[in-house]
Amino acid sequence: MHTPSEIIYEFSDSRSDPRAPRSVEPTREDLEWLFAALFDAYGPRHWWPTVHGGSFELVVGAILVQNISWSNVERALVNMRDAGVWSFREILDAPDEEMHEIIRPSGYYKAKTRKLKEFAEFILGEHDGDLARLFALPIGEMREQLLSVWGIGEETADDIILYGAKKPSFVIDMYTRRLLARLGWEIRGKSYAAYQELFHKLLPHDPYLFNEYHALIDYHVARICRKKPLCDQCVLAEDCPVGLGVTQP
DNA sequence: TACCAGGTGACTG
DNA sequence: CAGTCACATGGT
Repeated sequence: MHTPSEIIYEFSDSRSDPRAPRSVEPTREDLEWLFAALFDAYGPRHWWPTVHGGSFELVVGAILVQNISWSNVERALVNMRDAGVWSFREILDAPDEEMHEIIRPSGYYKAKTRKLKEFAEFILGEHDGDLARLFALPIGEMREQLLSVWGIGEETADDIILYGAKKPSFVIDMYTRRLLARLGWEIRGKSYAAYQELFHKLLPHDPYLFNEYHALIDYHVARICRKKPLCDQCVLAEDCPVGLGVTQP
């Protein structure tokens, strides 16, 4: 499943000059260089993280992790399993007050209770409660259906498509945006679609590549390219304008 | 202590 | 389209 980049992809090791004027859109070589550098440094990430495993947990976890740390989500997932709420039918049947207590550690527990129930209604009503039926749809149709569910935005939809259905829809999050900005790469437009189109335009649509690429970005940014970046520990520092002191974080 | 964390929807200019 | 705010817990 996870193979070193140099075996599957003949990625370039050249890229635009990190000292060049800013506001430069990344090239194919830039994106290939970034992936190779992160993969060589960290190796495969084996995402998505799981507590018990399975597609049900993947979807629930993707919703619960919205703007919260995964460690908080783990508690909520354990609570759900312990409480015997471990299917979309059981989510729908559980009283709101009970769901609130069960998922409280994941934060925003009232909003997320509604989100879980909205998704449960969707999958039970439209796909007979079977995630495999949703995952069998073409990417465009699957994404459209997911986005129609209240509480499922673009990142959560792509998490489900990429890590659940294992189809190539590149995941963009705040970490992706921060890293690209720090590297001095400017994207036309600030929308999610603008960022995603960049990766889709320049990289092969391989679910394993997209899986590892996003996972590597998040691993690296969470640990090194934080709000206060740890450039002295960063494997990209010599090729990054922030690491070189050319620009401010 | 105050800030931060793998977003989304509602609302505004 | 782009900016702002509410939503809420647990770790550092």
